[in-house]
Amino acid sequence: MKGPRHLGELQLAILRALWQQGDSAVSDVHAALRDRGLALTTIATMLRKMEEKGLVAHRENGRQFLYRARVAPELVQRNLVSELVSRLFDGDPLELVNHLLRAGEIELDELDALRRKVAEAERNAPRERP
Amino acid sequence: MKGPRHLGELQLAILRALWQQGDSAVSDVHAALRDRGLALTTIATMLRKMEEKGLVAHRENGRQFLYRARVAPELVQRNLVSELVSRLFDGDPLELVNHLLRAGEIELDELDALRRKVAEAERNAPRERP
DNA sequence: CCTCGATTACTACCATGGTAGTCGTGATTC
DNA sequence: GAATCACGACTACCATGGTAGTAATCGAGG
Repeated sequence: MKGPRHLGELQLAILRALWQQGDSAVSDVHAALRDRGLALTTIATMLRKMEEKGLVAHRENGRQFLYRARVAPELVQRNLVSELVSRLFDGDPLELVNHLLRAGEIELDELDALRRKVAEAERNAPRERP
Repeated sequence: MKGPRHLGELQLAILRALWQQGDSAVSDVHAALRDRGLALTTIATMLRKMEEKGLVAHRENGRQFLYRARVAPELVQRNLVSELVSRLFDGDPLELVNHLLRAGEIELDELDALRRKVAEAERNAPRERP
């Protein structure tokens, strides 16, 4: 289960569309990204390239190709975040949270609420330890 | 005060070296990144390109060029993190923290300790409001 | 049948980050 | 003062992400 290391901007946007919408025709993805004003063929090409890399897969439905993501959002998030953390915060994830606080992106009470929520969830479904 | 949007991998590493070491000759930066096995000229070229973009500046010291970063680490962090958050977590920074917890990158008690520490610091030096 | 419209495949192209080779210049040393 | 060395500048080059034009295919409607 290797992680995709160098996702481009557009590729990530396409993955997000697929995650959100499930199986999608090229035109569906194109519609989801219409704010970018890209040609339909651009999306099609990108999907084909991404299939070569194993990021997506397709099945045929009549004339259409229905694409789906082959990588889980959690996996992509894990890779991208940990890459950012190592590049920017010396590999210390806590420093990232610290940054968010100091930059005013999150507030103490929000953090507190989240902390409580997660603690609650953990109590109900305890993590298995490897 | 614009933020550099698309920092490459090497450029960020160079910036980190400059932040850490202060004014540095090309050879200093090269030494700091020796694990990558790059040529000295690669570093020199990169620094020149980065100077064109306003990321670094240099002054002459005898024969040497001493480079320094012209962008603050906080600014770069803010841009890169907020870009990641918008790309990956729908612009919600709290979702990022949530991810860190679920992925086991940080632990609840670490978060708690940090929360306390920041609250303490805030008490001593309250935030100015814009 | 034959044409039209929708759809994807193929392919050429561009911009950019990154890499390194070669050159000029000035200092050092004998 | 000539040979050598250290250093950065300049430049050519490559790989890759992204962009879009053109061609091929196939169903539908007459």
